[in-house]
Amino acid sequence: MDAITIKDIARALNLSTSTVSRALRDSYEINPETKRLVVEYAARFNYRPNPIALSLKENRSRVIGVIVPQIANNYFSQVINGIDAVSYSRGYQVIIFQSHESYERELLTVQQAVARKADGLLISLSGSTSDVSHLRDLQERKLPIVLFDRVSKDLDSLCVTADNFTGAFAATEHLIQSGRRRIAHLTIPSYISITQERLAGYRAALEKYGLPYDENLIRYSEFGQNNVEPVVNDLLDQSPDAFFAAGDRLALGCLAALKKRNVAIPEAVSLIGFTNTPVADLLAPPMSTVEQPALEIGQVAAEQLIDLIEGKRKLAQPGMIRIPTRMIVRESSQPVGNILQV
Amino acid sequence: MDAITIKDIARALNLSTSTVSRALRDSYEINPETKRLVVEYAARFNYRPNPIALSLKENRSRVIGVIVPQIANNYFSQVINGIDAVSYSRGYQVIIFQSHESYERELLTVQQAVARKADGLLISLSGSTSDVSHLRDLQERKLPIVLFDRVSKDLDSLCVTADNFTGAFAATEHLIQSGRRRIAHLTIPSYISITQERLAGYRAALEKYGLPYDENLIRYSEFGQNNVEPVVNDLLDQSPDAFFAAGDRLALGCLAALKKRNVAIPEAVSLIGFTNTPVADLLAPPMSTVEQPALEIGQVAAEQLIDLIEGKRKLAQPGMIRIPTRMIVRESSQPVGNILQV
DNA sequence: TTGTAGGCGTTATCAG
DNA sequence: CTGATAACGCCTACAA
Repeated sequence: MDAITIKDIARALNLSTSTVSRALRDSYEINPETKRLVVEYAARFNYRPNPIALSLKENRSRVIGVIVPQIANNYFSQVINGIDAVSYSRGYQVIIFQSHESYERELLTVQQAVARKADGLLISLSGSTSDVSHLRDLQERKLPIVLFDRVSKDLDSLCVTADNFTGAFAATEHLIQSGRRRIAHLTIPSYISITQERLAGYRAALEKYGLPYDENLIRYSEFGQNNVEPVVNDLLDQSPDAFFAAGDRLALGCLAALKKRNVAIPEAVSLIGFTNTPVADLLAPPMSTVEQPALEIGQVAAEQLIDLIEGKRKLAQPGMIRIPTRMIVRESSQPVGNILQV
Repeated sequence: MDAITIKDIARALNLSTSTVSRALRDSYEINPETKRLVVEYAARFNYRPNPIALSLKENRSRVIGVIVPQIANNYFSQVINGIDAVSYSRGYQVIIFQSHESYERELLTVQQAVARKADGLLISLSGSTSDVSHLRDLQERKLPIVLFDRVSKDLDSLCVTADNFTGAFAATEHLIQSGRRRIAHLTIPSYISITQERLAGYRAALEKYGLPYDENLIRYSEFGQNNVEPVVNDLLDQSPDAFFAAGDRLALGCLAALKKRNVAIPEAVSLIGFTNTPVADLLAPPMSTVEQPALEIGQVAAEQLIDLIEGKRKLAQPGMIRIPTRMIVRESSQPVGNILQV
């Protein structure tokens, strides 16, 4: 026998399904005795309303669709954790989809989420998404959408991201104040929103201190290309005295590449990363970090989305919520002779 | 207007819903012309069958429930990635639930998954689950279940795990062959299946080489307790000449603690971990690794489960599938004077 | 070849 | 206070 239904209860108690339904959801005045009977029976047989039937009826699902480029990624898995925590506590379930940095795949997964009657969507755009008309269509159909991390200015939606500008500014300023002048900037593809913001922060800090902005010190690294080494080697030809790597993979790859070339950190070059790696924290490499507030981004994005879904906030009221970053300084701020800190 | 339904098509084409349904799923012989019309119209208006209605009708959902202790965990997120890849290609969607290492929470999420009419369950047991009768009940109701990683011998189900015994044996043997004799073993709570298996492998290797099994060299560390340092310090009092840490957090914590105490690795002690950290690979610390085949475990588990769901494999045919581990030796195998390898 | 009717589990509406 | 009915979207016997 499968799960018990309202019908089963009705039959057993010689009632109609509607009476049982009412008794269970405490609507209309109902005979207290009847209600007691039903509730008791339901409890005894562990009755659970069938969410699928409810979805069909109410045309909603209490499901939130989350679309991320990759699940197996420290940053995104932490964001998902935040989303899950909030969703769970507010009675929603989460279905996760991966776009694998592919626009086509993103289209597909969005369709699936819609087909599943997700009540709302949380999306971090794929690395190859430039056109967001698929999302605009959905918005016009009144589907709540909140973007996080990788957002788009072409969509009038609520966005939740780290405060990339301020974080990058602080990181760059920190390096400048440590006496660095030729700061290399290693980042992901240029068309992604966070790249732009971080680059802007970097640039603003340079300007504040009257340092030149040198294109040669900027490098964009594609996704999936795990080998950061050649890029770093390339940059070393520009004789930088610091590296600012805007991402986990880039920062750690940079660290590894510099070690391999026996470039002393932070004596020869300083290194700071825009990262999210508890592992790196644990190992405490000679690399400072601007920490991405992944968990909080997930929590806030989920809260906002659920507010939208439940009508606690008007739709189509775009905006940008920036979650502050935190800088963790691991190298001493001034070059310190020849002692390698490990 | 929301998504188009069969009814809409029927109305537009002056047909009955059943005809449309048949045309779309190519059943019964149908007038080729009618069929063409329907299919065309459906394509033009981007018709998608409502999976919720289908679920209600067919009492299945093409959804696989995955229950892991934590999502934001390198190991599990990789497993999920493997599960997702296989599920996707075989037309299933994945709903992920976290048990947060809590038995009560596991019960709840299992119920939710069942309520959602998941066609099958992939579970890695929570750290506090010892009683699996909730799962046995479901099995008796013919719900396919495959356990992975943290399995239980109390449930007659298919299990997919890393070959923990062989991996631990190889790691220990490697240490012994490097001249180590007092090998500390740092592991997670004892009641979890993988702990036992790894400990058995460790023990078997000691036995093979006639080394004593010393309880004082074994330490169990609870979950969530991020600070491995005191445990390592404690173990150092037992003057071990090697550490075998059975898990990411433990291995990296151990590495950090040893560095902090200025214990030279691998000169003073060798370190080998049962891990799954691409980050550590990148940083290449002086720690060898028995790599957990997370992705493959996920893939195999998903394949097995879907085979069960689709009846390609008989239910209630328990068994254990062991995915081989791979050892990555990062320290030189013999103690090598005083040169710290970074 | 096509249409009609019934049902999956639930609730809202309307009638008793 | 309770029961019958219809509806959500889809499929499938059965009837025509």
